[in-house]
Amino acid sequence: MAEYDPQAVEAKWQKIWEEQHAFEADADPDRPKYYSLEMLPYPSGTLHMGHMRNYTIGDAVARYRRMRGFNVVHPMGWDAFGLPAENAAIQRGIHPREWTLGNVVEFKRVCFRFGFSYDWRREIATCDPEYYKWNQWIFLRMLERDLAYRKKSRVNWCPKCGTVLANEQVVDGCCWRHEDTPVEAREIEQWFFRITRYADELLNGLDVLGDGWPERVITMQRNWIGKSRGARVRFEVAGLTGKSIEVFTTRIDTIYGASAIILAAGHPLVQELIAGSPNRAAAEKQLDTMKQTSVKDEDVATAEKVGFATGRDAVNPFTKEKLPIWVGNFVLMEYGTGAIMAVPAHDQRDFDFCTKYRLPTPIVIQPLEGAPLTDTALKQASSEYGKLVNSGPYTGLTSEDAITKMTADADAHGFGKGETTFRLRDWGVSRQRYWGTPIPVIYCERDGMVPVPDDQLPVRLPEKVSITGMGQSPLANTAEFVNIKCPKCGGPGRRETDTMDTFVDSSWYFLRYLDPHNDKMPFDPVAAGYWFPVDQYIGGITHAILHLLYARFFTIVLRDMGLVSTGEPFTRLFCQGMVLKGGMAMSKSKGNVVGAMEMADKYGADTGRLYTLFAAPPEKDMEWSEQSVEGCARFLNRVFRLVEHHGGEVRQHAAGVGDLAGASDKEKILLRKTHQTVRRVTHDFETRWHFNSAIALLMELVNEIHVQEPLAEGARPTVIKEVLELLTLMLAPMSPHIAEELWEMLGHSGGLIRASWPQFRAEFAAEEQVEVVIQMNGKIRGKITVDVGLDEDSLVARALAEPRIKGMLDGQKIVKRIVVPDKLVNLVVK
RNA sequence: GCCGGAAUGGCGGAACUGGCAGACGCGCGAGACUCAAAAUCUCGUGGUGCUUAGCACCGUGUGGGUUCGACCCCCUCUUCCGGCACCA
Repeated sequence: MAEYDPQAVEAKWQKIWEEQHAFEADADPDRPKYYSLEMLPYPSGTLHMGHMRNYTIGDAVARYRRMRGFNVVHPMGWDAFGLPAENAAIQRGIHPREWTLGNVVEFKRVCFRFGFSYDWRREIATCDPEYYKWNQWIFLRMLERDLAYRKKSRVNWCPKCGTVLANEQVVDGCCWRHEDTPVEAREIEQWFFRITRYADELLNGLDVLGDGWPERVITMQRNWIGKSRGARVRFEVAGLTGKSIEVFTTRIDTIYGASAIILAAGHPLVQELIAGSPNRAAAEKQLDTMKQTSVKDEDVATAEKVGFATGRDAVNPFTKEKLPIWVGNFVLMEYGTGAIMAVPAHDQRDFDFCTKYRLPTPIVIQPLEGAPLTDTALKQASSEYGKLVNSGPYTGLTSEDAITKMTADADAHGFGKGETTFRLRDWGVSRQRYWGTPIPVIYCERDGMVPVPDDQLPVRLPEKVSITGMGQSPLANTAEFVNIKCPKCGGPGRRETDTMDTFVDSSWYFLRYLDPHNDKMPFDPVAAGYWFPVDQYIGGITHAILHLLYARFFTIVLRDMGLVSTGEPFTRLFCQGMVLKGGMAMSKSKGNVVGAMEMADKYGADTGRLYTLFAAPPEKDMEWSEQSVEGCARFLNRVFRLVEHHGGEVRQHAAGVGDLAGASDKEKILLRKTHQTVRRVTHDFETRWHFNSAIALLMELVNEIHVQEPLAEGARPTVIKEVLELLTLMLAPMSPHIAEELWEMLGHSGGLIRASWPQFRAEFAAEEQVEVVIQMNGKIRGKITVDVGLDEDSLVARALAEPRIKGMLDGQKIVKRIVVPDKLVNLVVK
């Protein structure tokens, strides 16, 4: 008898799939299409099972959809630009390209070893000039549409390295290579994409995605875009005629409680306000200190609030009272107007700041219910809506009414108006680094900024550069790259030396897959039109905001250019959890990885895949357990032996029986369990991709078959064959190699890859009897077995007839009865 | 700090729409097979108590609430995880 040898079985079928071009898919308008996609991986060094989870889930999805009759496109490629390749270059002296492409070779080898069903003809790498050429092309179209522009913006700067640092390179506010050197904020001119133009559309689109996207991702995106309605209010600066400060507030109803105006350090008026101050020197020093911080939002938000008074006052347009103007580190230039009115009693951040600097905290809103607030007892801000007090003519109004009325009054008097703002900021795409797409513009002394003409694309990265991580960016140091004739006048020009954020690469790659070799356009709208949009997108929850928002933005822009017909790229989104070991995410740096190749060599790819899907529902984090892997290997062995044992006797028979007439009890039990399994597994796949419970159901089915052994006594070969075939088919999306082998053992020669998903038959799955629970006051007091579909009255009668229930009811009165047919009877007694 | 999640036996997890908590797997215990081992197979396995063929009570992070009935809904708190715009 043959043993199950995963290595041999897997190599055999991988070769056959390759020879048959089994996963290559071409547009076919006569067939329903399905675009199954996993998030573009960054090809880092060692591949571990944490990486494999995403692709295992995606492959099961793709294989299942193929079995359901869809024309499935399932591509794979590489997010090949980025910081780690430059770090490798610095540390090991390897060129980033060499390091990256080496990783790609290894990554692909693992993909083959795991039997992932990719159409490799569509493979792309973002560092390939044939790919990034189209990044540049899209950038130029953005420029034409005023969607790309330059402005000054803050970056992290390490004075010792003399270079810009990524947020990741800032550790505890200091440079990662100089742990004693605090990072400074520096302003430099950078390129931005005007994503805010589409803020409303990106927000509204979320409503449409509600069916196919996880609720939490929709919520996070909605909060990220952060639409808020409020008012812009102008405060005159006392003693500086014609100068005023505008603030944005969502709580104009609290304006009588304002005790200061606070500006961001970068606010354009700051210098003018401190100009005449006797404390000017001290103020300048404070401003410098505020610059000694990283530009990470997280660092800004957790930093202790500090500030200083400018010495000037602003006039509250409602009360005509003077309010001191301060500068505070917690006010962001990027949001609203870069200035706020501080209402300490009703905003926690204002409260923290004002109590620290002993500014008054007047109460102007009282809660609608509960104890009223008192000045002396105020321990924290109360930001709830309520009723206005001490607010002049508005006293007595509710917050809602006051917001409407005060906004209208501000408008009527000309010092304010209603306004909607977004938290969303424009997307900074400039990077002062080598390993990325060069931004295709040239600066000419005469003509200024000149776009590189389309026919000169791609602007290629120079090969010979020195990458040190110190000083200005490698491209800026490469004279042959920088010095270029102006395309307009032919005079001396300088190339832009910034490269693009790698998020640009991953914002449209899913379209390039659909027409990967086009050298005239990023993709042909007709070729892409058949497959687009992506039907199922799968990736980590870590990408819930940035990548998914940028990809949606790009798709809207491409739609407006007429290249695609929809603005939403991903109809359905699935976010898988992380793989943990020892409670931490698997990562090489933490030394807790389980290597993908090691896994395949020791247990086989099918076992690795099965375990990855079995250990937890795919959207949750899973803890890796080597012992549980053994359990999955045992299960596959068990199935193999089962089919091996019966294969010979059933292979020449056709599977299935027409109906249950004449079926033995054993046959009925087997067919019932099998078809119930088909129904439930199909349901798990269709609704939420719960492979873990689907696998548990297959295990139950195998257990049931074992209970019914020996099958030769009491079950016809056609029935046995049907049971084993359906089991094999259901296993195929998850452990495809062994499924192919079993399919062959059952007498098929065509290859399971072309087989259909099994059809569930209700008449086979139907139960004849069910167990119904009898409760008294919600506690279980007995169980009865009854025919399916028994009516309520009969159920109660049966329950009352139970001797045990009868005894317990003695002397008590039934006040209510609740009946759930086929499930339970609950008697409420007194 | 802000936004979003999660918490169920010794472990991973199951429980569809508010209706038998612990499916399935791991681990552990007992047994069969074997000279022996591995593999395989069978049985048992949340806790406590008792008058132990069974029965009762407790039990889904904390404390409260709604309900005939709550892992599930509402409020509170705790801990852990993800994101925070230059990691990808």
